[in-house]
Amino acid sequence: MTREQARLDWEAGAILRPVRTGNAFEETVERLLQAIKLGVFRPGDRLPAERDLAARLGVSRETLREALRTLQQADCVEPRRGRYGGTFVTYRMPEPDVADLRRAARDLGGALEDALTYRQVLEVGAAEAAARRPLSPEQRAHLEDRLTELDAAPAEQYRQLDSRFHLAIGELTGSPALAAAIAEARMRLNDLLNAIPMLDRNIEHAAEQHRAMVRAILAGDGDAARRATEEHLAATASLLRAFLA
Amino acid sequence: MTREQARLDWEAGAILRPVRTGNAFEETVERLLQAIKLGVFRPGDRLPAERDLAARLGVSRETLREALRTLQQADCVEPRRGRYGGTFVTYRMPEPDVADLRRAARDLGGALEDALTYRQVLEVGAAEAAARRPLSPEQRAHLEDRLTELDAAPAEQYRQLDSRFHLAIGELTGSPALAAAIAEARMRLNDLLNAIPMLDRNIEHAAEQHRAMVRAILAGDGDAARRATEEHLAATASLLRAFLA
DNA sequence: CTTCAATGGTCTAAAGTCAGACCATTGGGT
DNA sequence: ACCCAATGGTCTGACTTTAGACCATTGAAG
Repeated sequence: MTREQARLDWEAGAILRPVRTGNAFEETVERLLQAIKLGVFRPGDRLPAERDLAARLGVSRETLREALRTLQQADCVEPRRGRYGGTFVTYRMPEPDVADLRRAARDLGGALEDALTYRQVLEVGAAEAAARRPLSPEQRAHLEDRLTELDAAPAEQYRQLDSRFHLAIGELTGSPALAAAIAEARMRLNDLLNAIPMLDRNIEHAAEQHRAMVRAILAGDGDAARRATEEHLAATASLLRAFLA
Repeated sequence: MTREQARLDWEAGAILRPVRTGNAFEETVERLLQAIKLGVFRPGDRLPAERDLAARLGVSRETLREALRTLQQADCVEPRRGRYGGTFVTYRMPEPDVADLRRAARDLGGALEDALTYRQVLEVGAAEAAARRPLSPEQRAHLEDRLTELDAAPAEQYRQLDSRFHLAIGELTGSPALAAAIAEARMRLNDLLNAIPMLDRNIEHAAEQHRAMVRAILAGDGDAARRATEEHLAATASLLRAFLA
C-alpha cells in the first residue's frame, strides 16, 4: 500500500495531475494579461470583439466579460461602446525592478528551474524543427521582420518584441501544439524576464545571438539553429540567475 | 480590420486558444482511460481511492464518480465496496488492427503531424536534459529497471511498458512541466502507437535503440542521448506512416 | 439627417461543478 | 463474535458557467 503510493507518486505524477487549473474566470484574466504583457496586444490596440474573444478562449461571454471587468479595474484595459468601439489596451509596462524580480522568483519557488528546463527543451527543439522545415517566402520574411523590428526597438518595447520574436519561431515549426507550449513556457517566465534590467551590452549580445538563430533557421541548418538557441537561452538564464543571487 | 484579423490568426493562435478543453467530466474520463492505456494502471490494479483521485485530478468527487461510472459502463473498471475495496481495472488491450490505425489517424487529421513534431521535440530534448543532469543511484536503477522490464515484456504488455519507459525519461529530467508535456504528447499518439502491429524484427530494432538511449543518458552524454532518441522516434514515425500509406 | 451594423451592457433559465455531510458495505484486527 | 477503519454510494445546497435573447450606444455610410 505504502509502496503502491510511492510508485504512483513517482510514475503517475505526469498523468494524475489537475485536469483544470483554478476556475475559468481566473484563467481568462491570466491569459489576457499575458497576451498583453507578451506584446500580442499593445497599448492602444483593440482586442477582438467580446463574442469573438470568448469563442477563441473557449469560455462564455459572461465569463470573458467578468475577466475584462477585472482587467478594467486594474487599469489594463478600457471599453468603448458603439460601432468601431471595443476593448482597448491601456496597460503600460512597469520599469524593470530587481526587487520585483526577486519577489517573482520567490513566488515561483522550485518551479523556476522547472520552467527554465521546459523552456530550454521547447525552444531549442523548435528552432531545430523550424530550420529543418521548408519555409515559405512569407514565413522567411515574417521571421526577418521580427528580427528587424526587435533590432530597431525602443527600450520600452524591447521585451515585448523579444517575446514576439521567440514566439514567431514556435509558429514556424508548423506545430500548433509546440507553439502553444512555447507560449505557455514563456508566460511562466515572463514576469521574471520582464523584470531584468537590460543593459545595452546585454541587448547587443542578445541581438547577435538572435541573428545567429535566424541565419541558421533560414539556411536550414538544424544543428546550428539548435546550438545558437542553446547559447542564447543559456545566456538569458545566467543573466536571470545573476540577478537572483 | 481584415489585416488585424490576419495578424491575430498568425500571431495569437498560440495565446488566444481555449482555456479549458470541453467539460471536467469528459476530461476526467479521458485522463483515466489514457492512464490505463499507458500502463500506469494495469489490469487488476486498484486505482487510488475516490477522494484521493479526485484531489489529484483537481475535480470534485461527484465529477470523478461520474467519470468512473462511464468507465465502468465501458467495462474498463469495476468498483468493489468495503474496506480494502476500491476501483479495479478490468480493461484489456485490444489486438492491434490496421483498420483501427487508419481510422484513428483519420480522426486525428492534420493533428497527426503536429503531434509527431511535438513529441519529437519534447522527447529528444528530455533525453538530452536527462543525460546532462546528475542522476541519483535510485534514478539510474529506475531507468534500467524500465529497460529490463521492457526487454522481458510479453507481447501483450509490450506497448504499455514501452510507454512507461518513455515516460520515465521525462521524469528523469526533474521538470514536472516537461514530464507532463511528454505524457500529453504520448496520449495524443497512443491510440495510433498501440494499433501498430509489432513484428519481432521491429521490437528487436527498438530494443537496441532503447539500450543506446539508456547508455547515453547514464553516461551523461547529452549529444548521444539526443541522437539515439532522434533515431528511435524517426523509426517509430516511419513505421507509423508506412501503415497509413 | 437618417439609417444601421457592429459593438459593449444586461438579464434569465438551465446545466455543470463543487464541498461537505452522511449512509452502506466489507474484511482484518481485537 | 464484535468493532471499526477505509472504502464506495447518495444526497443537498451553494456557487460557477453556459447559451441565448434582448437592450443601449456609436459613428460611418448613404
